[in-house]
Amino acid sequence: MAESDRIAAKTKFLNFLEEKNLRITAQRRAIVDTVFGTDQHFTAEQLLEWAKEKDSSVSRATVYRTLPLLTESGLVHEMDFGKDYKIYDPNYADHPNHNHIICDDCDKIVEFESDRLDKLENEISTGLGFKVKTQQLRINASCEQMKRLGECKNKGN
Amino acid sequence: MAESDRIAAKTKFLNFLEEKNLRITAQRRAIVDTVFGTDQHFTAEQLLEWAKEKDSSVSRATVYRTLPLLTESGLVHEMDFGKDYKIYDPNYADHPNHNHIICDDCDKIVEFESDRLDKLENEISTGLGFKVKTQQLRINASCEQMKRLGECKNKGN
DNA sequence: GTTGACAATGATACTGAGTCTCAATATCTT
DNA sequence: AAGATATTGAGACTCAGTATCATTGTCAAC
Repeated sequence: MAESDRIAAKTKFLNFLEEKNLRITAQRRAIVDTVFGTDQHFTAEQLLEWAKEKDSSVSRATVYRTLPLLTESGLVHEMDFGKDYKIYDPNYADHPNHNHIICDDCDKIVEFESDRLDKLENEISTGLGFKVKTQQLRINASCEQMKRLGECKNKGN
Repeated sequence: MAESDRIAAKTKFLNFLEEKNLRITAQRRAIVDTVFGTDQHFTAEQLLEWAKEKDSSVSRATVYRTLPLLTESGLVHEMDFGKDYKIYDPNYADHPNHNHIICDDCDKIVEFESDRLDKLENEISTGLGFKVKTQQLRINASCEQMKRLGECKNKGN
């Protein structure tokens, strides 16, 4: 994410708070700075740790309270990768409809977008009498090519 | 699921156990009978409750130990619908590659299959250097048509 | 059938992500 | 500056899922 996009995302979120008559606090600033200061996927606990580095007064409760606001604003997406914790993705400010391929061997995650996929999903849903709100396609795979190139560092097993 | 399919699925699982040199116990029979005695999606806790009705000696530990065997055999799939518990689907014996649309308003779940979708996913994955192992497409939607027909009993909110 | 190796079991303690509570504090409007 | 109230941190709590361990059940070899 480019610097300008980061600032844009941050501003969007602060506006979102204002519209909902929510307050802009030091803790929320630290959390938002952290979230839009990375391209990486993260867990709630990771976010807590990182945000505490910026402002040690940030608590677990505040992180867990702010995450739903971030997802509600549409700037961050909550995802299930089949683990027992949720993963958050801050890249939805730029790419609102992307999907994920996970390499089961090395946990590498690649994001992709596809208009054809979006169209097909809409077509199918409409045919079944539904109107799509959100969608999540997760493909678990093995990165064969990368394995050949030695990029997939197979984690044992 | 037809009666014959249920028996087939059960037999497949018992064979699976045999191949792995695992034992066929009364508790495992009760669990398997329960799983392939329904078309419904279920949680681990629901399965425990239902299996206990068949054999009161079935314990939580055994249910949680048997579920990974069922998913490993490919007859049952584990799914995330964004809730804080996992949901299991016994319909993969017949339809190994189906997807789900969930109505966010009434929690109705509809399953569907699409060859076009499967092909597209394979195409995209191959292009990115991956070989698909499993995939999970979840569409969160609102069942507009059904709402009109009065079938979507919007759960408050 | 008995035996014995060991897979499987139930009860229960435990883990860890996420939620709730509540008294204290910070924000923002007037 | 003051007041209404949104927000906070600390820690108790919840609850799905896991680990432990002494006991029991299965099944193959005899």
